[in-house]
Amino acid sequence: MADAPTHRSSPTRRATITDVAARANVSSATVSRVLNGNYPVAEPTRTRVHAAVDELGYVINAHARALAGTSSRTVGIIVHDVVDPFFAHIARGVERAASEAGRLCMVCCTHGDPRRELAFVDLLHEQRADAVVLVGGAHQDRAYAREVARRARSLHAGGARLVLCGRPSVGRDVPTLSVEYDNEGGAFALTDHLLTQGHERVLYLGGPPNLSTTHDRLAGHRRALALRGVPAAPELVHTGAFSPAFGHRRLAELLAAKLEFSAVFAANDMVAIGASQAIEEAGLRVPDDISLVGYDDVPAAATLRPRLTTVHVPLEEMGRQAVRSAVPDAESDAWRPPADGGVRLGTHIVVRDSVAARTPSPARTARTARTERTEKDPGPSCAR
Amino acid sequence: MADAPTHRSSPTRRATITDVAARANVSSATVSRVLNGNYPVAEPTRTRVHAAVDELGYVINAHARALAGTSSRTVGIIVHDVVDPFFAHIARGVERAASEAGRLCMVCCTHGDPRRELAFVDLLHEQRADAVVLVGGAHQDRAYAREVARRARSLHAGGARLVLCGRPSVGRDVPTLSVEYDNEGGAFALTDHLLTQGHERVLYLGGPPNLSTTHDRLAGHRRALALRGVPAAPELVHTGAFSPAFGHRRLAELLAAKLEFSAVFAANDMVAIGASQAIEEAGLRVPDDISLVGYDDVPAAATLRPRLTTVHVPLEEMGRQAVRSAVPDAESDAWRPPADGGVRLGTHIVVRDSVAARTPSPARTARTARTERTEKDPGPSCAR
DNA sequence: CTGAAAGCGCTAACAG
DNA sequence: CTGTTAGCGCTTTCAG
Repeated sequence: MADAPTHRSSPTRRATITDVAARANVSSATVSRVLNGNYPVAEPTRTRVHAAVDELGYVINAHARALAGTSSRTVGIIVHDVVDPFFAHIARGVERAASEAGRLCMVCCTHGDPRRELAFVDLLHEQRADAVVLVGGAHQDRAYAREVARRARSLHAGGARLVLCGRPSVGRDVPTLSVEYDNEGGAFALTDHLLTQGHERVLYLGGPPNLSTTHDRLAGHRRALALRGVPAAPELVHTGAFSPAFGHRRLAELLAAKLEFSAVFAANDMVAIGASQAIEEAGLRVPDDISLVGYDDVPAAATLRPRLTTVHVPLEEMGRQAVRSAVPDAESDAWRPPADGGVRLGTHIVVRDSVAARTPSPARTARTARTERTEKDPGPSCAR
Repeated sequence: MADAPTHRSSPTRRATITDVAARANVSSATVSRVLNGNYPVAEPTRTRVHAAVDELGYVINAHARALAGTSSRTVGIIVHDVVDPFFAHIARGVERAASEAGRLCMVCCTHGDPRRELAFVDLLHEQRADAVVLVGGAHQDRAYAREVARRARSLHAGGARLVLCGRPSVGRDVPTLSVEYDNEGGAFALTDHLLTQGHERVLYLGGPPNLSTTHDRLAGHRRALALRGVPAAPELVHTGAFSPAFGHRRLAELLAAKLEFSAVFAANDMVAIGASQAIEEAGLRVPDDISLVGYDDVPAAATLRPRLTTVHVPLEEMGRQAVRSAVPDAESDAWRPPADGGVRLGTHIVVRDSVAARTPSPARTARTARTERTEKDPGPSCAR
């Protein structure tokens, strides 16, 4: 397929700007100028320089360039896992906006370990990233928040920005930027939707305890319950990973244990996917036997059968905003960071087919009709 | 939420190694040595240096470090789209292996544009990435291949490596590394499976024309057909995007046009997802009315109902191998690149529930029974 | 074990 | 329009 890699180091020294200058009979400053195209250079000179560049196979050294002054032109993003659609969509937004701003995107995966997260912020700072975007719910812990705050100040002192994307601020006068969405409100709306359909025993499933996202969603859920006078039932709250595996395993256990509930509020769509499988395997049906809702509205939510009712979160847009609020645009030097450093994006509930009105006794009437159902999104609050 | 960003540049100059040296009453060389921990330094000295680092909030400059000699400790990865699971899983493998090798991962998205791809290889070269991994099928074009070859040589001359991941070599003596899997063979096996079940009119759906992946999968498909003496039917081949949207739209059109076929070979699982939706919307059922297969075996393939028969490709492992074959391990300096620069990983067909034996007349017998089917993976060649 | 000094390759004034 | 000249912040011989 290819050469056996015999040499590790290049046989012949890599060409530098000086070499190019010599070959083109100009100074290195001139070469720099034609390469950066930000300064007038005579056409013939320019041509000679380009020729020299090609002949020598010269490739500029971004490190030398960064060292000498101009920024590194990179942004960093720290996520739990690039495969998880929640993070993947945000990462896509970050990458695109970075690209549009003429920047490269460095991605780091923590697998949910707060220590790794902090280490990556440091690493990205060392790389002199113009902005580092911390994505997803935060580990809830004073000491940890203090560490994040310290790094935010350090980054800020160096002219870079720490952007909190989908997690709360770490303190009033900590110099961070933030892109948020409403976890509490979405969970409230979703729970209320369930209650409206007659579900009072709803199982809350998944979401790592001690994560801000879980905390907020659960808070919204509980507020809705309280508002309708439904008593809190601790046995109906089962936090855990944000994964299909957790949703599947735990729900299977609960079903086997005959826990009583008529609806499942999965902490996110991934958990809902696992839950739906457990329900199916138990010989039950969604939504006839059990209603199911998720959160995030990732594409898989619409692929699931029945299609999942969930809360739409503008993931990609969050990623975009994260970098746009932190770095100047490529062209227009006109750049307006949000006045207070914070952007808050809207969410809304998306009603699909996974929730049915609860009937006192488990009637199975709708079952045959469902096969022929229309594929249009029903209801007024629909999106997609 | 945060301070209004009043200053762009730091109020006070960022601390450098010299500042730390001064504060600790040592030379900058000593600071460098304790920071890198690769040289004996007296304990008291080391302590003083660390104290100075903390007091000054010193953060090492990775660019200066890279410039001064040691490698940049980064690898680059170029994909079409981070959200597409095919790429996301490979990216995860790359990120993990890079992390394990003590390197940062820079990701670039091309959206399938070969020009952007080449531009990103250059960009990553400028960043002095130790390795750049080009992921996914290649645009089939002589001139393009030449450009890739040129960059491979350039990278190699600088001591870096270009890794081709899931695409063919660009020439015999071009210094690339490669991680491949068998597109042709998988497609052959899958088509053969369909033929065995009695499907002779199979619709091949999706995959950008002019992409090596499409070319290879289609070749395998055709070889299987030919081997069984099934005549090629041009009207049954519909290439297009690797997306659910394409699968959905095109299949809906074909169904509406009454094109005749009993099975669909979707060029990848994403196309299969869209296809399955079109089939459902047409009031037909998989696999009773139409059998369906995909390719890649991304998690969504197992979530789809009925669960999708597909070809398993070791995506994450490919990403891992890509970087492992290109860069030395973090610890062990013992590093063995593949002798010939090439790694080839195995694939296998995963039989699930989306293919049924073709019966002369469209009998609907199995329909009611299917509701109660077991969830275990059937068949001997199953994985997962 | 520690210091001095010479760059790494580029950009950015400042002069011509 | 182009050349000269300093560094940018770090690593790394080479001497103590």
